[in-house]
Amino acid sequence: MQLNKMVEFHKALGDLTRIRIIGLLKQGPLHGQAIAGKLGLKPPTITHHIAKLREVGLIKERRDKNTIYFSLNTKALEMGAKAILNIGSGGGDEMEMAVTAEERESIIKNFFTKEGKLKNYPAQRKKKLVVLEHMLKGLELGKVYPEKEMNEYLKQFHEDYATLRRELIMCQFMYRENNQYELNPVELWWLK
Amino acid sequence: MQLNKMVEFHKALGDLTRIRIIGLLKQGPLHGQAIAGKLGLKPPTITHHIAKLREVGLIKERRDKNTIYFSLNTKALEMGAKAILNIGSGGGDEMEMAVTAEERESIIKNFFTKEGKLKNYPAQRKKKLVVLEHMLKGLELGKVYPEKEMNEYLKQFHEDYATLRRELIMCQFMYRENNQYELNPVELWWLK
DNA sequence: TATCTAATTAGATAATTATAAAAGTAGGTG
DNA sequence: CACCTACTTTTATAATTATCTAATTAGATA
Repeated sequence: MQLNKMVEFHKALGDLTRIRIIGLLKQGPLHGQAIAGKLGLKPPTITHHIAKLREVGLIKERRDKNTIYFSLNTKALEMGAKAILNIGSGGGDEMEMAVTAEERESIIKNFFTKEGKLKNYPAQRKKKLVVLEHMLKGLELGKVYPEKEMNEYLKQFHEDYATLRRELIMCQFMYRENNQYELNPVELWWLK
Repeated sequence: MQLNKMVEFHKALGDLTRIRIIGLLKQGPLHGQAIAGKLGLKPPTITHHIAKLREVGLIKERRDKNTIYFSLNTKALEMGAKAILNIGSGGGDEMEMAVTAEERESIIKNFFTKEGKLKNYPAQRKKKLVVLEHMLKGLELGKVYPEKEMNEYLKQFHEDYATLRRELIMCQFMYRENNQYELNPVELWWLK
C-alpha cells in the first residue's frame, strides 16, 4: 500500500469518535441521526467523521427513502489494518511516494495503444501500479466477479489475462475468495 | 484493548514521518541522527516522533556509549494493528472507557489483602482488568518468562496460578510463544 | 576538568482538525 | 405546491501538533 494511503487510513482510526462509530457499525448498519444520538453528538459532526472514514474505503451505504444507512466495510478494515505489517516488503526500491496526475497520464499514454490495448508490461514498480489501476476503472467497487468474467474483462487489455490477474492479486488491488475476485477498497477508494 | 489506547495507537501511525521511521526500523536498529539524516529532518523532530511511537509501545532501545539505537517492537505493532479487528468482542457490556486513578486504587484495596494476596477474582470486566494489571507490576517489559517462572510468580498472589495465567492471555496482557510468556507492550506501555 | 557527541527540552510558529450553529440541499409526502 | 425529514455544506472557534532554533542534559573521553 502506498505510504500516503496508509497514513490516511490510520489517521482515520486515530480519533475516539470514529473508533466508536466503527464499534457501532460493527454490530450492524445505522443511519446518521442514530449514530449522533448514540454518541451524544450533532449530525454535522457525524457527517464529518463518516466522510473521513469513507475516504479510506471503510464505509458502505444504502439509501432508503430519506435515510442513509451506513455500514462498515469489514474487508477494507482488515486489509488496511494488516498493511502496516508488510511495510517495506512491497519489493520497492525504497519508500513509495504519491504519483502526480501528470506522471499518471504520461504513463498511461506510453503503455496503452489508442484502442486501449496494453502494449507491454512495465518493469518499474511505480509504472506497474499506474497501469494496473488504470485497467480497473471498468470494474465496480463492492461487486464480486467470477473467475471466468474476470478473464473476459482482462482479455480486452491483453491476451495473457492470467499474468494480469496474478499481478492484481500480488499488488493487492484485488483479492480472491473461492475463485471469485473483488476490488480491494483500501487501495482503490479513489474509484468514485 | 481499551478504546483510548487504540486511538493513541492509530494516531501514532497516522503521520507520514512516523510511518517512514517504522519502515526504516523494520530493516534494523538505527540511532537518532541516522534517522534524521535519512529523512532529511532535524534531531529534535526525531525525538518528538520516537516519543510518540514509544508511548504506544512500538519502540525498543539499546544504549551504546552516547548513542541510542532504536528498534521496532514488531510484536507490539502486530498486536496493535489487529486490535481494531476485534473491537466490541471484548465481552464487555459496551465500549470500554478509561478508569480513573481513584477507581483503580479503590479496586486494588478491595481485592487484595494487606499482604498482597488476591482475595477473590472480580467478575466485572473493568475490575478484572485493574486486578490483572496490578499483578503485572513486578514483571519486566520485553523480558521472556518460561512457564515455570511464570507459575512461581503468580503463586505469590493466588494458589490457582493456572487460572490467572489463562486470564492474562485471554485479556491480552501477555502472549505465549512456545511455552514462554511475555508482556504485551501495547496494553502495558504505561508500565514504566 | 574541559571537551566532544548524541539526545532531549523549551519555546515559537504554522498547519491541521473536531465540533457545532446556521444555512442549504435533496428526496418523500400531504 | 408547501412541508417535512435527513443529510450536507459553510463558517467559526478552540485544541492539537509537526517542525524548527536555541539552549540544556547526559555520557564518554582526553
